[in-house]
Formats: sequence, structure tokens, C-alpha cells
Amino acid sequence: MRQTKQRRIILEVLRGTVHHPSADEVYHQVRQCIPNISLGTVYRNLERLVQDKVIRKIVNTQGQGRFDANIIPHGHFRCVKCHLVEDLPFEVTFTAIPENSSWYRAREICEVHYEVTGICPVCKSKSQLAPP
Amino acid sequence: MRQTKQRRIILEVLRGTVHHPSADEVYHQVRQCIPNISLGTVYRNLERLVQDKVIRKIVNTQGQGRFDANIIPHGHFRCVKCHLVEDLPFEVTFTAIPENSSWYRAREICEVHYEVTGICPVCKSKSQLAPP
DNA sequence: TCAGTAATAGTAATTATTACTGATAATATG
DNA sequence: CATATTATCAGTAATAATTACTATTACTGA
Ligand SMILES: [Mn+2]
Ligand SMILES: [Mn+2]
Ligand SMILES: [Zn+2]
Ligand SMILES: [Zn+2]
Repeated sequence: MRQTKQRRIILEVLRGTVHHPSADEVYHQVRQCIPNISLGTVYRNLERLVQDKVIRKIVNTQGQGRFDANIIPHGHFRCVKCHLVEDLPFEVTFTAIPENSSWYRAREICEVHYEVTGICPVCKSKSQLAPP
Repeated sequence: MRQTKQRRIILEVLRGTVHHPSADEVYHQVRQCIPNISLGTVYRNLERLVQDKVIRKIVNTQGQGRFDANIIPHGHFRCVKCHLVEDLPFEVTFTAIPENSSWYRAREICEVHYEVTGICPVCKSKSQLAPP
């Protein structure tokens, strides 16, 4: 993998945030350093970095993909109203996948995703002052 | 919620499969009964059924949303090559979210998603006969 | 230094999903 | 049953997110 300014800044931007940005959000950040960077370059590099397991892509049912420079396994909370994504502030342990089972041996396991969905504090308080 | 033929067949189709189909796949199935049903109708109804918690929508990193008539909590395996989604054949238990914590009380929790990604048996055997 | 080629910027195309609109049909009520 | 109300529909247009294409640029190893 060649070292390019674009790839380096993209990774720096992702490592400099805790907000699990989308490709578009990374793009706007990177533009402050490289004003003429292409959105396609951002998509391509993020996807490449995911492939090489330098970063990870976060699961989601609605909206865009989001990226996370923290590859240590951890769970996420997602707000279904404002699409905020944050790390869970507590450890989550699962029942281990039985590695000696035929099910396991027939597959190659890559990642485990754990996500809790709900309504975040900001959106929750908003919805309590219900509109008429 | 009004009872319509379209909504009934969409739910029947989803309940009649174990393959976690996308909206488009449901559409093509339903067309065998209702040849002129609109794709928008399928999307609208699936989304409505998710809202009413009659079905659930499955997390995914790439491609389309997928739907599941089985609303009993369970985990999924997704193949990163062919996008197959299947139920995990074993129970998964998590550390419970601490309900008396301030973190929990500040939010409203809706769902918990657990997904394992990897390479399915079919794609695994394919990749072992490596092309030259 | 420089040939080879991976990566880029800019743009077009594709894919998945949602929005709009006038017509249709499910339901409630007399 | 008749019919008023209106949720839902089919058909179509629009949007949003992502990917593909292409000529040019700039890493990197020899
Ligand atoms: Mn994270
Ligand atoms: Mn399932
Ligand atoms: Zn929120
Ligand atoms: Zn597969």
C-alpha cells in the first residue's frame, strides 16, 4: 500500500475524532488540509483501510456507513432519531462462538458487531416537550 | 392500520422465508400474487411493519436493508462475499445493560443487534480453488 | 534518475430508497 | 346497504449514497 498524503490525512482525521463519522463527514474535514480532494478518494481509501483492518466500518440499518479508527472490539449505541453513534461506556461480553463446532469450522469468521439502538438523551428530552 | 391485500401478502411472503430478503426480493416474490404491485408499496409496508414491531430490519454494512419476520431476539451471520444472511444456530447471551445506571436512564433503549461477519461455507470452498 | 504503475481529481453512472400525485378501496357510521 | 372519509395504492419522479470511469499525477523500487 503506497503512502499518499490523501490516505495519511484521512486516517489522521478519523483518528482525531470519537464521533464515528460518515465518508462525507471525513471528506469535509480532510478538505481543510487538501481543498481539492475528491469524495471518491475518501470513499476508496476508507474502504481500503477497512479491508486492511486498519479501521472498521460500523453496521447500521438506516443511512450511511460510518467509520471507526478504534479497532479494539467494542459495542455501539445508535440514536434512531438523530443518527448519533457512540461507544458503549461499559464492557460487553458474549457467549463465545463454539470454535470446535462444525458450524464454526465451515466458515471463516471476520468480525463481531454489537449494537444497541434507542433514543439518545438529547432526542429524549426533546420528545418530552411534545409539540401540539 | 388498515388491512390490505398488499400488506397481507408482503407479510406472508416474509413469514414464508428464512432468507432475510431485501425489499426488492420481497417485491419480486409478491409480484407472483399481485403482478402490478409497486415497489414503493413494498418499501412503505415493510418500514411500517418494522415501526409496529411486527417484523424487524437487520443491520448491515454494505448494500440493502434486509427484513426478518422472526422478532424473537437472535443473532445473525452475514457472508461478506455473497451477502447471505442466516440465523446463528446457537444462543447468544450478553452482559445485561445496567438498567439502574445513569447511562441507561438517560436513554430509551429499543433493540439490540448482534451480528457476526465472515465467509460462508460456499464462498469459503470457492476461494480455496484459487484462480491463477 | 526514471520507468512502471498505484492512486488521484473530476465527473458520470449506478443503486437503494423516498417523495409526490391522482386514483382506488378499506372501514365506520347512519 | 349506501356512502363519506381517508389510508393506502400504482406509477413515476426525485434524492441520497456509493461506485465506476478516465486521463493525469506522483509514489517507489531499481
Ligand atoms: Mn466506536
Ligand atoms: Mn433472523
Ligand atoms: Zn438523538
Ligand atoms: Zn458467501
